[in-house]
Amino acid sequence: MSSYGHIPEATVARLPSYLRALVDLAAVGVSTVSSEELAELSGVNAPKLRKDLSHLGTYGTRGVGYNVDYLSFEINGALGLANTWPVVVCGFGNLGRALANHTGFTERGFPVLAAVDTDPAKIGRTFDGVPVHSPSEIPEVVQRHSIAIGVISTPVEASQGAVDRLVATGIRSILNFSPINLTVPADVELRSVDLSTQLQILGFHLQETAIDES
Amino acid sequence: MSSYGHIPEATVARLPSYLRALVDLAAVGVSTVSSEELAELSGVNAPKLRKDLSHLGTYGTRGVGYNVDYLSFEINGALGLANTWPVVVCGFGNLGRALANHTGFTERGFPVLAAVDTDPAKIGRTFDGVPVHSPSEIPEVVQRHSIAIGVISTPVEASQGAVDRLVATGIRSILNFSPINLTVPADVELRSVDLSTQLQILGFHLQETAIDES
DNA sequence: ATCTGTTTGTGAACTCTCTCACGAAGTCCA
DNA sequence: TGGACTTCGTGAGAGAGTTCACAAACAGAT
Repeated sequence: MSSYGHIPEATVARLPSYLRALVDLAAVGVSTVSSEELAELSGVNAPKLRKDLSHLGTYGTRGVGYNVDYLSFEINGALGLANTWPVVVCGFGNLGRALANHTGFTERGFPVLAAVDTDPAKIGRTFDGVPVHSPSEIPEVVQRHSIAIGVISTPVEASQGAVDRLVATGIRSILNFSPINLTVPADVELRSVDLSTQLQILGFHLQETAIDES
Repeated sequence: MSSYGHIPEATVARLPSYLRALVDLAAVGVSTVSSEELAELSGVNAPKLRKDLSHLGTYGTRGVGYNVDYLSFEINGALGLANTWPVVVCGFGNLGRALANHTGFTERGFPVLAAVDTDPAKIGRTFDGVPVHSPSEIPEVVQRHSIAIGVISTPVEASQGAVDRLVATGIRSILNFSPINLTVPADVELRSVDLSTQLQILGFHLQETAIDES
C-alpha cells in the first residue's frame, strides 16, 4: 500500500529527473549512490534532493547512501509508473507525429495507441504503428484502449474543440501543446507546454543582458 | 529606454500568455480590457494579473482598464520581442523538423535560419526553407546569421556534445528538448523542456486520484 | 463642480519552496 | 567492543510567489 502523506508539487516535478539518473546509474552497474552524486547527475543540490526524497519515505542508509534499484523502484511507484497509461494524440501534423514517435513516451509507460485528425487523407491509415481516426470515433477508441491521457497537438483553432471532446468521453488528464489558454472542468488536470513561450522567456533574458552591457 | 527594476521569474513566465490574449483581443477589434477579462482569457486570477503588470509599470487607467494596443506594445518591449533572435535547431529528426516548421517561432520573432544534423543524407539539403548543415559548420553558420539561440532536439547521446559546440561558438541561450541534465557554464541560460516528464507528472496525479477512490 | 460607480495599484498576510546546519544512524577497521 | 568517519533526515529560518482587501484615481452623469 503506497499512499504518500502529501508530496509538494515542486518535488513531484523533480522526481522524473531523479528516476532517469537512477536508471542510467543502474545501466552502468552502479548499485549505491550518495545524495551528493545523485544530485549532481540530476542538476540540483544535495540537501534539496534529500528533502525531496524524505517526502516519499526514508529509503537511504546513513553513512552509505541510497540503493539504486530500491530507490528506482520506490520513485517509480510514487510516480505511478508501475501502471501504463495509454495516450491518444489529437492533431497528427508535424508535432503530433513527432510526439507519437517519441520513444520516451512508450518507454516510460505512456504508449500512444491512437491518433485523431480531421484530414481525410490520414484517417484510416497507420503511421509508425499508430492508427489515425476521425474525431467522431474518439469515444469508441478511448473506451476500447482504456485511454487515460489526451495530448493536444492540433492547430490553435481546433484545440478547445478537441479538449471538449476528450473531456466528454471521460478523459481527465490532458497535455496541451497549443499556445492558448484552454478551459476545462475543475476535475480535469490540464498541463500546457507552449514551445514559443520558452523562447520568449529566453528572449527576455537576452534583452536584459543586452541592456546591462550597454 | 526600457529598463525594468526587477521582474520576478514567475511574472516573466506569464507575460507571453498575457501578450497572446491581448493580440487576440486586438484582432477582434477590442481596444480596452479590464484586468478581470484579461485574466480570464489568460487563465489566471485578476489580482495576480494586476500585480504582474505593476512590475512593468502603471499602464492601466483606474475605472477603465487597460488599452489593448498600448499594453501589447509594452509587454512586447519587456519581453524583448521588438528584436528578432535567429535560431539554430540541432538534431533534425522528427522533433527537430516539427520545431523548425512551428509557425509560432517565426511569428514571434524567432526565425529558424539553420539546422544541424549528422546524417549525410540530410546535410546540404533544404527542408521547408531550412538548410541543414554538418556540425563542423556550426561556427560559420552561427556567425553568418547572427544566431542567438540554439535548440537541442538531438538524440540523448548527442545532446551534450551539441550544447558544447554551441557554447564554444558563443551562444548563450539554449532550449533543450532532450531528457537529460546538461551542463553549461554559469553565463549560459539553459531551459529544458522534457516532454515525457510532463506525462509523468500527469501519471502521478492519475495514480493519486485512483488511490483516493479506492 | 460634485457625486456615483468602476477599476486599478499595492501593502500586508499567507503559503509554498529552498537553504543550511547539525543531530542521528549507520559502516568499517583496529 | 569502541572509535573514527561518512552520509542521511530534518527542523528552523530565509526567500519567492500568491492572495486579498482597500485606498487612490479616473469617467460620466447631473
